[in-house]
Amino acid sequence: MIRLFNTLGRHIQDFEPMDPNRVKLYTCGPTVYDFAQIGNLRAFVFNDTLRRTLESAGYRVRHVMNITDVGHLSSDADSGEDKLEKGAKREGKTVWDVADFYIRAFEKDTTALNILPPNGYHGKAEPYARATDFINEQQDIIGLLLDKGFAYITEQAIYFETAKMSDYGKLTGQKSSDKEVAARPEVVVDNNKKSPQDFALWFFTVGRFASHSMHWTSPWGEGFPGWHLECSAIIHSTLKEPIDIHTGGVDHIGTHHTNEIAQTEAAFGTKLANFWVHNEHLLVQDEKMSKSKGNFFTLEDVIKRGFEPLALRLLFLQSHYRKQTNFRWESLSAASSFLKNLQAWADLKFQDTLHKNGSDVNYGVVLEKIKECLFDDLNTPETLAVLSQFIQKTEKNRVAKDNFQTFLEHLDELFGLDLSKRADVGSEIKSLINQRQIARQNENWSASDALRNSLLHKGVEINDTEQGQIWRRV
RNA sequence: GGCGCGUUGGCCGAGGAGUUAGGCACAGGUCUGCAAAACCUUUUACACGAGUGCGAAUCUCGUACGCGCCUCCA
Repeated sequence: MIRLFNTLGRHIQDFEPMDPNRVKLYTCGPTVYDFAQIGNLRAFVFNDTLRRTLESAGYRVRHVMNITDVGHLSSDADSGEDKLEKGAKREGKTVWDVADFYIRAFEKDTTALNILPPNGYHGKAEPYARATDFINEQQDIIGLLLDKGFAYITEQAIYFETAKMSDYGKLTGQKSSDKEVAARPEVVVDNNKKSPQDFALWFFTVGRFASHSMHWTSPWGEGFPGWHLECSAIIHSTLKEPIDIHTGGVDHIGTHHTNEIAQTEAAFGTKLANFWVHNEHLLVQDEKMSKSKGNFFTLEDVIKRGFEPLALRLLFLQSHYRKQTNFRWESLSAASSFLKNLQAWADLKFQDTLHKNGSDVNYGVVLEKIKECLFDDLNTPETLAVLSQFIQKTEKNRVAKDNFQTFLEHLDELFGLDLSKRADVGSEIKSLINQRQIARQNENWSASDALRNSLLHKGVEINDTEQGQIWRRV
């Protein structure tokens, strides 16, 4: 039984999908106006772990993720541009080019981190659902909401009337009357709104949005969709509400997800999602890492500093998804060493000398333990502790090759660390290793040391053990 | 103002009333032709104050500090 912390109700609950074999999973994807920063990537590693955990429990997971390629306003109060417009201006491209470019960049980053692509919907060029490919569906929802009296039209926009939903805001637990109006200074107030919490479903290309370059015709006038509608529309036309699990960052709880719930439940009269699972943020110097603060690092920065992308993945797995984590290069470096040690352990599969007494090791028990930890609200740090303890305990009596490789494959299914996919050293290295073995047998220490040095220069460290030489890449 | 999450050793981080987290780093030792690896050992912990318990890092209350959200965000 998988247990997950459900933001709706704020406690850990047993997870059971509506269909006992299938899970409908939806993830709020990125806004593609810039490179993903590693805090964003932490969110997607968390989603990936959730997906892998569900699959390991035997569920067939249908996973859909959107891409926001329109309509989120920037924080520049005077410019009135959205983030894509801003990115386009900065780079001298069209908004469409900007979106394309950063979608490709996002795919590259997530591939490098072994994040499985969503499998529940495939757009024209990527496995994500672009908001701009669902304009009609978004308009359909607006039509429904107008018909049912949940929306009203002003000169600037069509708004959702939050007062019409008796349980509006149930995800936050905060009373509407307690909310601070325009908590951020850059929030633009439209005096034609009935309530400050009413949110836009459709903006007309008038006033500050007159020159907005992404716009579509609609029965109510030329314009573009509001900030929250895309997810409701995409879920409706792909997975169909109600879904089992909806994920996203904690920053979405109060506004984006609250409004998604309101729209969907008002338009279709159906619950949107049974479970809401939110990840906490990555911090830098005790502040949230974010694009708008400019205090962020990208995967490119990580690679430039000489780290493997998977070291970052391992770092994320070492902390719990619901806890803020302070990013430090020092801790990435620690994770990188940890990964290298795991890789060296995995590389033992190419080295017969240590494989003896294999039948003593019960990989199944370890895997079950690891799964138990994952099923307990994705306790990835605990899984790694279990694995580390296991490795230490079995150091002296490693196992028969075939079982070992299968075990590594199972670990990769859960962790995505590519431990089962490692290549053997080349014939040149092997030859040097053999020569050194002969030199040692002949007690020719100077030749032996020279060969060890030579191998080290080629990136292979040799250690002498009771069972003979073992190598590891450095 | 409201809502939410935190404060664990040199760094990162689990756990969560009595018994080892784990990773990385550091020191000493064993082993070794020399190294290294491995193994063993040791040292630095649970923000502060009060309360409830036989017993509290773990529960309760309070205080301090930090982070996030309240129409940009993962």
